[in-house]
Amino acid sequence: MALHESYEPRRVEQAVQAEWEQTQAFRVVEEAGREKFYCLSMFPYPSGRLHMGHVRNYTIGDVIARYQRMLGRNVLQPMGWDAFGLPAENAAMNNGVPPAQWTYSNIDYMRNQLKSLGFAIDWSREVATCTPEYYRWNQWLFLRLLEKGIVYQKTGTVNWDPVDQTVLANEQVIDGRGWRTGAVVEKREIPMYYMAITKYAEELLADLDQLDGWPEQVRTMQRNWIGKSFGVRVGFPHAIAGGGTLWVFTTRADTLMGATYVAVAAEHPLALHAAQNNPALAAFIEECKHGGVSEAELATQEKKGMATGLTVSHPLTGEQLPLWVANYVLMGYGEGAVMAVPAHDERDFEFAHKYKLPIKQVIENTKWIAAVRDGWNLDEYRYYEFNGDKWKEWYGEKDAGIAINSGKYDGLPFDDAVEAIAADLSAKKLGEKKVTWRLRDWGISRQRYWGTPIPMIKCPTCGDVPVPDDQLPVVLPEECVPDGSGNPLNKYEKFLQCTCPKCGGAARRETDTMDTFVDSSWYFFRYACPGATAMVDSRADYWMPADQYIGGIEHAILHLLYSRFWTKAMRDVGLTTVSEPFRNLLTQGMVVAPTFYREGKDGRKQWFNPADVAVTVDDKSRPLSAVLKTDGQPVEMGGIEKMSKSKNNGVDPQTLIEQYGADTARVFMMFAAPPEQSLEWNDSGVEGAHRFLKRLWAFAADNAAVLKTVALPADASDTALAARREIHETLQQALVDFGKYQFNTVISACMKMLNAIGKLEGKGADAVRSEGFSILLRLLSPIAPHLTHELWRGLGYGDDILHAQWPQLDAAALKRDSIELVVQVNGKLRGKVNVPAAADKAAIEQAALADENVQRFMEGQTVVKIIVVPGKLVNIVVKA
RNA sequence: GCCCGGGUGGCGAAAUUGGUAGACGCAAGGGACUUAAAAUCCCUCGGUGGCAACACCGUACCGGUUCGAUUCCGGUCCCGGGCACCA
Repeated sequence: MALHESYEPRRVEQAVQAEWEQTQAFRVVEEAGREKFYCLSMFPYPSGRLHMGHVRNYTIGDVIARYQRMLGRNVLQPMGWDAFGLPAENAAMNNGVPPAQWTYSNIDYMRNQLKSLGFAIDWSREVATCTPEYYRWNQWLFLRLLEKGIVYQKTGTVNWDPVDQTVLANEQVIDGRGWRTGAVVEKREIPMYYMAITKYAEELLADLDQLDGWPEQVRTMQRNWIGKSFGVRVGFPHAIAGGGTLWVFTTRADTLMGATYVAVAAEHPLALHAAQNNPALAAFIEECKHGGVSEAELATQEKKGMATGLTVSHPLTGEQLPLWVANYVLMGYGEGAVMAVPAHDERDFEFAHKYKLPIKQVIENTKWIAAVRDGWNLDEYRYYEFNGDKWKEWYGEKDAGIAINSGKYDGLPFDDAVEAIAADLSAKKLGEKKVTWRLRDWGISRQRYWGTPIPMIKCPTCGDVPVPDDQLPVVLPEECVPDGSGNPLNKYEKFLQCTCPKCGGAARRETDTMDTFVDSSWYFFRYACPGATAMVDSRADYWMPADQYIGGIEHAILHLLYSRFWTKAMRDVGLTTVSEPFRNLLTQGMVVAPTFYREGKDGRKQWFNPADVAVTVDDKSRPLSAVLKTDGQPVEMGGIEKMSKSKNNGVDPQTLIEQYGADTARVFMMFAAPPEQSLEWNDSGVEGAHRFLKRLWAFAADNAAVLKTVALPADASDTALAARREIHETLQQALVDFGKYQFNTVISACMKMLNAIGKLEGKGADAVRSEGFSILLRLLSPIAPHLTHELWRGLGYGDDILHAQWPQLDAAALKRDSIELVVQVNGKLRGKVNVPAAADKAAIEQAALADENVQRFMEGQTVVKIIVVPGKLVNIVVKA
């Protein structure tokens, strides 16, 4: 086959993709006994067009899939669509198109984009979560988990927009106000369905230890999120509303003797009771309802509180402690009440300081005790700390001190103090040791249209009744158009009307839909058994767990934790034997680009795309200023940020592919940064990647006649042998890097190889050139599959490069007669020496000491010792 | 606020995990080819000093361990991700 003179990416890529399509090159079936590799990328939300983050994610996945395939494994790489969600409803509000229609047309467009990138995907397994064939199994498992008591109902807090009369997502609350109405958002309690993920907390925590293919940082984040903590449940008896006990949970029972007040959430029954005859308190409780429910917002808001005028009894001393209502205590967490120890908790300290509540120190830092022994005047210093608005971090460290001012507990360290206090509380029936979790049950109800209908029926006589299995799926009507005033299903009689499965009477359907995290918690099971007549079938046993999962670090907690939970729940229903869905995890970094803006008079920023901005630089090419190309007027530089619509700093992958081709796009993305780091967009970097591929093609075209030479002549020149050694040394590194999925240095190795064989001369040069180029093509083929496919066949190396053998290292090529060693004096580089590869320690030392520059730095000093690192360096330690 | 990361030339990065800091590429400067431009090719390229050999400084900042630290330890500053209804 004749090779075209110049590199024409469009022609090559279309031809190669057509061949893959025709031969169904990436279709896979289960083959018992053959080693499988399930390469899974997080599926995209069909937002309209691919963004660079998608291109990066799926290129990484594709390179891994093709690499594993060349190593001989049976590789599954599927793709699908996370198709339910909020953006489709927002689009509907803007353009009046039903979410279903918008979503399906986005999917069609994005599927074509993915195909143009040449990914080795088995499209016969495609899944879209908004199809009844998929979401019916969300409903089916929901019902199984309801039977098992894993799904249950309770109230939860949501953001309520009082103007639009609708529930808002956290994203839709900006500075405590609704994003469309600007109205101050209120917290509202509504009934919701929950999944009891906390029943799996212990297992979710323990199994993290086995996930050694996951990044340590992700495991740490999940551990902290689950947050197992050991503490004490403490009761404070009181005479309010006929008397009772107010319960709190604390991990610092050792500080109980320092509790100076007790605080409850605004919604707590005692708070509501106290407010009955206290209009000021009632107003404060009302005020606490303002603002969003997100933890970030709650944790950063100003700490406010109000005394109820009531008291509770300290469980050990009987002392009356004031009862406060505080906005930082949350009804949904723990008991909705906390004991406050201002001396040893920073937040309590701040609060006590603000409201002039007593502060009583009951822990002394042992370091300070040593200071006292050494004659420091501690009282003076402590006085200063407490009265100077300051709080020292160590006050909160449980291992730092011993109890003081605590009566019989004085002198006890943390563990002993907790034991003793817990025992005394227990004897009084006012407390016991308890394990608690930070992890909360998963609320899955959404008051939204575009999601999986929750399969429940509300019957006026029977209450909430599950939909029987034979009536599944509960199909979501696809013609509704949300208008921002709540869930359109609430007004859609065709959907609402039904009969009660229990009594046969007229009833209404539940209109809440499921959190979209449900959809994404098990799609990888469905890929493994497309068209299964049950939720999953035995084919999934072959493929699961996924050998490699690739996706953004932003999913490190929620999606990955829910998927792990859902997999365990499926296992306990008997659907799988797998306990963990993802064996190895690669968290890819973001794609970032510079931002530019102008600030309007109203403080609103208008963002300009980097393509429309010209940046001037100084003589070191550091950016100085920027102007808009269309009007020549300056714009502000807003720093480097994640590519996004809101900052208008995205680069459209489509333009890139059309201009340079998929191979260039893939090479640039893999070369610019290692997968886990963030990748900064750079147009001239794309040019560089394209230049490399053009050079590669030109080399092939120029040398087509000699690139079939195979045998290395026995009398090959030294330069040819040196080049061959360089190629194999580079290959050695590249093979290691491929195994580590560090593709940027693999590409760098390919560039080095091309450099090495490009300027090769002398006897045997053609043979080395031919061997080197065949290695290079195969190494690069997972990254730039189209061009390497065309060249491999065009040069006659073989038929389909997909079936070529992965390059092997030739140890003989690496042999060296002499090696260069670095010589240091006191750790500083002073010279280099060449020694025979077989030289012993004495010979190396001798050679090193003989170096002229080394001797200069040893003059007048005596040698203390000589450190020889074989093959690396010699360090001579001298002293005056 | 809480949890988890990151910080190396003008820029993206590399460094076999404690052993030559800056591979590979981009940008920039100089040169060749060309009537010219584009494309391509060659050379220089961390800072300071020096004709040079070379020396000193340099991996955010301060300190420590070590013969030797970008790498390990302690602290500080800055940037990013997540915080349960964005996905």
